[in-house]
Amino acid sequence: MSPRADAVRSRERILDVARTHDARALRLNDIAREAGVGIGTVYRHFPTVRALVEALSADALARLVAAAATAAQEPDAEAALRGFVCEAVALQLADAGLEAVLTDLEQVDPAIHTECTAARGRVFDGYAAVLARAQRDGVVREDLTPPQLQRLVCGVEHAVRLGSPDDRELLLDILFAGLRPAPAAVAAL
Amino acid sequence: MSPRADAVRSRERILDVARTHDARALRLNDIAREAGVGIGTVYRHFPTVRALVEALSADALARLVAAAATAAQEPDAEAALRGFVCEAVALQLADAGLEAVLTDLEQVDPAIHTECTAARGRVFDGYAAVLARAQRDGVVREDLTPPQLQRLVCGVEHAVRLGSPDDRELLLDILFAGLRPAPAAVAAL
Amino acid sequence: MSPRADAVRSRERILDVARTHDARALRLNDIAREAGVGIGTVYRHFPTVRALVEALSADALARLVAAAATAAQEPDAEAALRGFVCEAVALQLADAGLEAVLTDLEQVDPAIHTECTAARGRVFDGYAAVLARAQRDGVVREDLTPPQLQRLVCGVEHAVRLGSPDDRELLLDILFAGLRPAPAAVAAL
Amino acid sequence: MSPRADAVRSRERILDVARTHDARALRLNDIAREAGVGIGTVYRHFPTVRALVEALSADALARLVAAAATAAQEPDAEAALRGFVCEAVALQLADAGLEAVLTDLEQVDPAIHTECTAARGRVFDGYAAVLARAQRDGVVREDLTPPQLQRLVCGVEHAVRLGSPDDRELLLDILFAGLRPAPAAVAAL
DNA sequence: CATGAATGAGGATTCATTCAT
DNA sequence: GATGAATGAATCCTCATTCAT
Repeated sequence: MSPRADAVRSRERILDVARTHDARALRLNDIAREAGVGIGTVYRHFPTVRALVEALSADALARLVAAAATAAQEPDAEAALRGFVCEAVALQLADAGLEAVLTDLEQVDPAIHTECTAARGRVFDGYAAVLARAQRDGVVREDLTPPQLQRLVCGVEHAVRLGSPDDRELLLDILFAGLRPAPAAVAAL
Repeated sequence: MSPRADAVRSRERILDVARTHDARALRLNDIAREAGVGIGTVYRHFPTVRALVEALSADALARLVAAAATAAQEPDAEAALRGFVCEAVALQLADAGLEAVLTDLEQVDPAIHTECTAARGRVFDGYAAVLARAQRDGVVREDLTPPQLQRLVCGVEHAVRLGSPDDRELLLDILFAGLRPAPAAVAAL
Repeated sequence: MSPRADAVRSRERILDVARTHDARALRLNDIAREAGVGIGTVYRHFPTVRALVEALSADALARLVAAAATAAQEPDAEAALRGFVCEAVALQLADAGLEAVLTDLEQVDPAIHTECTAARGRVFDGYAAVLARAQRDGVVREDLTPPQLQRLVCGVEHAVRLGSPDDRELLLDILFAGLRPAPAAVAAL
Repeated sequence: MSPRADAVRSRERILDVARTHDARALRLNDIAREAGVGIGTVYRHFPTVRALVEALSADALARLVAAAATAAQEPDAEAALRGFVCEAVALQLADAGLEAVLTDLEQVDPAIHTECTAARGRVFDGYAAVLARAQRDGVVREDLTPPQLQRLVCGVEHAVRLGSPDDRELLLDILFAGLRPAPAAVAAL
């Protein structure tokens, strides 16, 4: 069981190098060369590019799952929603591959259940949970589904990415303001 | 001056074929083959992929410029903003290359002024105009710049693209709600 | 006969533009574009690249023919040789295509006699004449043929071209020194 | 470490095939096809055409370096010069790419030091050494620099290449005669 | 005659993937 | 397991040449 040492080191080196590249344009050969391992080794650890992308995002994905758990603990529904969504945007901005891991399911074999699949499910559930609570509390408009919220997070990520990271706070603020029930409802109070 | 007939037909055929491809992954050779023209013909008409993308989006871009003009005519500032932003999202969704034409300036030679450059400038100005009016009228938060608004439009486009076209209306509604001045200001009334 | 005016102007423009290019790497399309004429026009005037190269070198070639005539007039055989060879090197350095016109006969149809063919012949004769006189006078070694002398001129051109134009004089001096009859012959006097 | 067998064989096959082509007009695709290897294999071994040219000339270049060493051993300065220059011309004639390897430094990254760079330097030094000794002994004119001598060798190569290999001896003889100090100096003795 | 659109073979280069060692 | 050589399809792009107008 000790011969694993090389393998672990190779894997780490590959991931370290890959992190210095654009997660949306990974060239396996380049990564192998820069990591000082054979291309075959890269394929052994990551049979597909997708597998590598998922591995790269594993950490960020785990944090997102954790954020969902944290949000579930938060007593205030609105705070829970904000905390979770903010964290999601932050993580997706920090990890360019995370969005694909969460939303691009085309290259995922539905027959295979990986840790990633499970985590993705928990993130989905996290969105559903924080949204449902917020809607129950009347702080978020009723006509919004969890997948739509998740895509809005991707939209904010995209908008920030097109401009400057400094835009993040403002755009999130706009998103949260936009999520509130329609003014008509407010006026009705 | 009549020998242009062939050229025009070739150009149209190329554009027609290109329209059936993903504007963000154009393969010149495939397009040439499918269009039944030589690869050289494609290059004659469109020296770079960017040139082809711009040609493909020319119509949508022109409509966006027109929308800016229409918005300028609209007496109500909020209606002007909504009309322009809705049209922008609709056009960008209908034309997958339009976002790149508007935001990806890296592959644009700043020394060369094309019709596209001018149109892009007018769209920028359109955003600035509708936003300024809306802010002056107090219907949109002060702390938002025209480029940020434009990127928000791209964010909505992205979110809709990740899901279903049916999401468009809802997400736009959320965007507009989010653009309003902070509730604090409303409360202050 | 006046409709020739356009043709003459086109021809001149093409030649003018071509002169700004490397005579050993002419791109017809580029030249046509830069000259503001259609590529077809270039082909009408110069059916082959070789034809264009010959046209470009026509002037230099004529001067070389003239130099041969001048040399024939020169009473002193050694002066005649030096004058002619110096001029040949100078002209070939100034006109990068001249060497090919003189030495690369592969792309010349032997059945067609052009002005260029005739001029080339006169240059050959010029070499033969100056060399024979110099040899008769004993100022150049006997064992050297006219074609060899002509190729030596190309060799000097090549050596100068690899370095600096400033080398020309020195290298020619070395050539002339080398052409003299072997020292043994001198010692025999 | 044995899997190198295939690689070595491929490399050899590529070089063997390339040797049958004009070293100044190598088509990588043709070579790959003729060698029966994939085009990628050619690129793996020779990332650039220049790299292939250098590999093709490696042997000749090594011999030239050896000739420089031999010349350094030769007690007689004139014999040393003649031996080295004759060998240089012979090697450059036998290997059409050698001249480019020695003189065309444009496509060489000055930051990268290869074996070829080193060898080229030793050849330069060889020219400098044999020339200096010959000049010190008064058998070669003082006003000639090592680079000029090297270019004269290229000039002779060029002249021979334009005609027949049989010209080599005569042209070299003329070169050596031309290198001697001016007759005036001789007369002064 | 002039034009320039169209052609398409040709050559360079990249990169995901396989497979022998 | 690890390696990295080999593969070759794919793509880009150029340019000499033809031909319809």
